[in-house]
Amino acid sequence: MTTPPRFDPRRTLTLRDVSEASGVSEMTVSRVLRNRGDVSDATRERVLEAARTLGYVPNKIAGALASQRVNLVGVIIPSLSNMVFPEVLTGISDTLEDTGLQPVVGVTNYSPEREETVIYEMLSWRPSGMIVAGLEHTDAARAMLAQAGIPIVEIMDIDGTPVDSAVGISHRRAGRQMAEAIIAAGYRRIAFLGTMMPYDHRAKKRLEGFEDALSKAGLTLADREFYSGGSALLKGREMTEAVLKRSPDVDFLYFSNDMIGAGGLLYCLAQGIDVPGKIGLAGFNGVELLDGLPRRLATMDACRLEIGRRSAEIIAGKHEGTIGGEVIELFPTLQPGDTIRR
Amino acid sequence: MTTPPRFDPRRTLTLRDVSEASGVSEMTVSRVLRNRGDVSDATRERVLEAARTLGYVPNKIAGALASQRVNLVGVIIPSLSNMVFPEVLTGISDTLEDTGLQPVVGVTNYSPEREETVIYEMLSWRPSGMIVAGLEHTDAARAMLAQAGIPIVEIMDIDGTPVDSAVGISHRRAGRQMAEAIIAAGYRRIAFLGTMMPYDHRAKKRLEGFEDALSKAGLTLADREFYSGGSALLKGREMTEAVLKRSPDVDFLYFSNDMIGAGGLLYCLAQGIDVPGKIGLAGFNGVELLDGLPRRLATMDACRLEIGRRSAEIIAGKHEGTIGGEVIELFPTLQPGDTIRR
DNA sequence: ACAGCGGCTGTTAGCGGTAACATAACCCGG
DNA sequence: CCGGGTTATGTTACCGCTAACAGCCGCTGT
Repeated sequence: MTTPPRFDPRRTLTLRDVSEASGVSEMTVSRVLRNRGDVSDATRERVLEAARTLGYVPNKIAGALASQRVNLVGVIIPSLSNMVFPEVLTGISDTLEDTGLQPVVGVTNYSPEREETVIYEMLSWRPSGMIVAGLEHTDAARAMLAQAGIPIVEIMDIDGTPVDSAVGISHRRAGRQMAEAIIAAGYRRIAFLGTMMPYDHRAKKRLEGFEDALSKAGLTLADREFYSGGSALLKGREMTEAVLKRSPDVDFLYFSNDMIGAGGLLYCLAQGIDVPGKIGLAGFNGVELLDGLPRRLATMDACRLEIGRRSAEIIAGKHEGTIGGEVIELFPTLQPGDTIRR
Repeated sequence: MTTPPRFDPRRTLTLRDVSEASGVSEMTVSRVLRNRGDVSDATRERVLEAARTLGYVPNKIAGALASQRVNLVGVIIPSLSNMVFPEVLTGISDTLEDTGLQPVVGVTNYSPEREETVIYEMLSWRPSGMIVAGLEHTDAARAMLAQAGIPIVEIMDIDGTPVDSAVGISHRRAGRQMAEAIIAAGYRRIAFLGTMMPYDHRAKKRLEGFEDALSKAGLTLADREFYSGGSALLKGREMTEAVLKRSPDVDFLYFSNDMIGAGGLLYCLAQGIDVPGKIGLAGFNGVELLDGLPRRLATMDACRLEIGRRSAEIIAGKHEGTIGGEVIELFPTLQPGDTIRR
C-alpha cells in the first residue's frame, strides 16, 4: 500500500527550493528561518520573501534528526471525556507556550497495555520530556520511561514511587480528609458510590483513605455501589436511587467523582429529600460544572491547573539546579458547599 | 539553551547497537522490527531478543525521513473542554486504529491566528492527512492546507467551500429545522441565548438559519442574550434569569448549546416554571450529559461520532476511487425531549 | 550439469535538514 | 597599510533509518 501523491503531484518544497529562489545557500536559508546566527537584513528579507511566496513549510523531521532536538512533550492521559484532563492540559499548554515546547497528547482509555503502546509510540518520536498520568504502569512501560534519558513527570498522584519526578496530591489523604469532615458533621451511615474500573487507581486510593478514616472512628461503609460506562450524570441518579432503596437509612453519599455526585444531588432534590439535613453528599474534583447546579455539591478540587503548570515547569527545566527526581505534593482544599451540614 | 542529557548520560540506542548485539546488519534488524521483507525465523528471534533486552525503541524521526512516510494525522479542533470534540476524536481514533495511522491533536481556542500557527506546526511534521474543524480559516492557513499535497478534511460544517473534502452537517439547516419545530409547536415569542464568541461560526450559522425560518413565519426574535467564558451551566442559569426578567412574556428559549440549555432548564425547574407548557427550551449537540437531567432537553445531535469516523475514513483512503474533494453531508435528528410541547 | 529462481542478507546512497568548521569581505586602530 | 576581529556566507559531514539493488546460497527441472 504505497502512498503516492493522491492530491498534489508537485514535489513538496525543500530548503533547496527556497535557496535557489533567493540565490543564497541552503544554510543561510536555514539560519534565516530559525533566527539563528548572523544574517544581513538584505538577505534575510530576500529569503523570507522567497519562502513566503513559495509557501515553504520547513520539515521538522529532517530538522529534528539533524539537530537531535525535538520540541515535543508527550502527555499521556487516560481519557479526554473526564473533564479533569482537559484542564490539566490547559495548565501544561499555558506553561509550555513560551518555551518553544509543544505538548502532544496520547490517550490510554485506562488500559495499562494501551498505555504501554502509547508510551512506546511517543518515545519513538524522541520527545524532550514526558508527562504521564498516574504512578501505576506496566514493568515494560516503566523501564522505557526510565531508559529514555529525558525528564519524566508522573502527575495527579503521589502515593507511590515515581520513575523520576511527580506532581500531584495524595488521594489517600484526600479520602481521609473527606471522611473526617463527614464524620465531624455528624453523619454516621455512609455509603460510597464510584467507578468499577479496576484501573482507576486514584479513586481506589481515595476510597482506601476514606475507609481508613471511617474505621479509625469505629465506622464502616454502610453500603457501596459501582458503575462503569454511560453518562456519569445519569449513572449518578440511578446509583443513588438504588442505594437509597436498598439502604433507606444511609445519611451520607460519598461519590468518587463530581459528575455522579451531581446526578445524585439532582435525584435527591427531585425526590424532595432534605439535603444536607437528612442526607449529605460529597464528590471529588471540583469541576466547574458544579457551579451551575441548584445547590453546591461538597467536593475537593484536585489542583488540576496547578498540576499541569508545575509538571510543565519541570519539563521545561524551570527548576534548574535540581537533577530531576522531585516530588511535588499539592494540597487540595475541601469545599463544603451546601451538601454537608455545618 | 542546549539540552544536554540532564538525566541519562548514556547515549540513546540505535539500530547499530541492536545489530551489533545480534550479529547481523542494521538492515536486517530494520526488517525484523518492521516485519518487512524475508528474514529467517532464527535471525528474527535473535534480533527480537537483542532488541528486547537492550530496551531499544526505534527512532521514528529517522525512519520517517528515510521512508518519506509519516503515520500521523493532524486533527485541529477549537477546544477540548467543549464535550463535542472529545467525541469526534473518539470516532477518529477508533477508525484510525487499524490503519497504522495515529491522530495528533492541536487546539486553537477558537482563534484564527492560533489555528494558523497550529496548522503550520502540524504540517511541518509532514502528516499523512489533516482533519480540521470548520471551514473558516485565514487565507494563509487555507493556502498551506491546499499546498500540502495530503488529504484534508474539514469537519463539523458543510455550509461553505472546503479546501478539499468535508464531512459535517448544515448548521443553517439545523437552525431552520429547530425553528420550524418550535413554531409548529405553537411558540411565538422566542428568545435566543448563545455564545458571544465571534469565531463560533457554526453557532452563528445556526442562528442565521433559525432567524431565517422565523422570518418566513413572520416572526422575529423576541430577545437575545450572549455570554462568554465561565461555567456554561451557570451562565445558562444566569442568562435565562436575565432574559425572563427582561422579557417576561417570552415563551421559548433557544440555546446555542446544550450546556447553557441545561443551565436554563435547571433554572426554570427551580423557579417552578411550567416546562414546556409556559416556556419551551431547546439546545444543540445532543450531549450525553442531558441524559441525567430531570427532564430531557430538546436538542439536535451533531453526528459527532459519525463525523469522526467518516473523516478518518477519507484520510485512511477507504474511499478508494475518489480523488478527494468529497463533501459528505450528515443529517442530524431532532430529539424533541420533554421541553417542547407536542 | 547448469541456467534460473526464490529466500535470505548485506551494501550503498540518500531523506532534508543542522553543527561545526572554513572562508570571504569588511572594518578598525596603530 | 597591515594584523586581528567582526560579520556574513558557504562547505562538509553527519543525524538514524530505509529504498533499491546486489550478492550468495541451495534447490529445482531438464
